[in-house]
Amino acid sequence: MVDAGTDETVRAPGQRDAEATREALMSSGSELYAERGFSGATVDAIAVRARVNKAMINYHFRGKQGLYAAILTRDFEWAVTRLGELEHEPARADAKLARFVAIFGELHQRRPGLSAMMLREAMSGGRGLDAALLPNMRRIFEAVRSIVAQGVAEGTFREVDPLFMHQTVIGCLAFFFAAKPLRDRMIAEGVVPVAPPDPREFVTHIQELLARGLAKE
Amino acid sequence: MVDAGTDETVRAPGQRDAEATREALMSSGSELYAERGFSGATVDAIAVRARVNKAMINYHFRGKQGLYAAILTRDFEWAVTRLGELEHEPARADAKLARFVAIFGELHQRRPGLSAMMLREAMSGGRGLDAALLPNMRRIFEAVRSIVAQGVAEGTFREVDPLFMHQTVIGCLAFFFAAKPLRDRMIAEGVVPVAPPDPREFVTHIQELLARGLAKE
DNA sequence: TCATTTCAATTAAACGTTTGGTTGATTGAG
DNA sequence: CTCAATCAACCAAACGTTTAATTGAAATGA
Repeated sequence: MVDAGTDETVRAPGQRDAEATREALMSSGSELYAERGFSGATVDAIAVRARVNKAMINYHFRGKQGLYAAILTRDFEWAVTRLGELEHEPARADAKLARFVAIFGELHQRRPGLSAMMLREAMSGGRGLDAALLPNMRRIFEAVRSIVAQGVAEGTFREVDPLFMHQTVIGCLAFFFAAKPLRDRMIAEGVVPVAPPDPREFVTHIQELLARGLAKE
Repeated sequence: MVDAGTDETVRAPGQRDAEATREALMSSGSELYAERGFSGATVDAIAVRARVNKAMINYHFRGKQGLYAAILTRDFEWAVTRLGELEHEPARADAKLARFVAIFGELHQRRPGLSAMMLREAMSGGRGLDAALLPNMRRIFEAVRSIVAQGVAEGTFREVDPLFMHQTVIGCLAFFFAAKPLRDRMIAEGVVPVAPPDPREFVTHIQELLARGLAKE
């Protein structure tokens, strides 16, 4: 299926495909919600970018808020599933931590808008978050906490605050992907004299930094 | 809680103090811009929280956008000034990096709304940023780049990508402070079984993590 | 096969609400 | 008195949502 979240296909006018319409709306919606925030993204702009009539947002998602929630729950589902797999694998703590970082890196690459939407939710106290999503956030914290505990027990990690580690890892990664618009602009305008970075290399960078930063001696 | 950076003084009705009005608006504005974003924060809400008539926003700041810009430039000024002091101090790279982290930690504690406003700007590509602010962003990057270069030259740092370090440090810190609303909520609701963290301890945590993560061998 | 029925999908227009900004009167300090 | 500061009321524009009408394709039936 191709289509990493975006359906670029232009439909011939008059043609109908409900699934394609929903997909186009979720894709353009996640782009605009990420870039401009919930209230900054107008339903008109979302519909125009999706090449769809704006009434379709209400028809398919029961309104602007419904589209927002649909995007968020879909993408969270994916992340928590992958995280569940990790939890039951037998591996050393340092390997698990690297995998954890890789999973979130992959998530943000697969769903380009998610990092910014997550950040905006974090800043607003989760005002637009479905209450059913909160337990998932606990799972993510629990994953970090258990990895850190395992590493300390194994004698490979120094003792660190699990909450701080959680905030550090999630924060670093989310920021890097969410800040892409400003970073790209500053690079393009020559404000910062570097080349556009490869996201996969950043993931590696974080993995190394954490491995060394947590190692006992 | 005493109000973090805000003028909580309630003026007797009918009393006039232009400076206090401006201050109250910038304070309540930065809170609401941080929490809800530029378009999510209504001028009515800002005025109500500042206990001021909403026409005062236009009178003192030429509108909603003017208030936003005034807050951002004021707080950036402070940060860049402190950063300039650091640059000319003679010290080892690891000490300078720790100072850099401390300065941003202090900045975010002094101006609680700034981290979230910065993050939102980063996500939107700096759409609401005064063009005069961009050079300042270069300065911040340059500070990190020169510290890293110095450390490598001194033989105390391993070789790392300066852009990645910049994004890591700024990202970690900004996220931690900006995500306070959701973190506090999850702690209060018992979703995450920990105590509310001390920001200063998080700054120390990042300092240690970076020192160990960058050390050569 | 082909006309007819049916209904999900789509559209343009309209609606009611919210928004940022303005105005003209009013207040109070110097 | 004078003028900066403040206020309630107002306005036009923008917004999300609703509505009524239309379309196209699949189902139905002879």
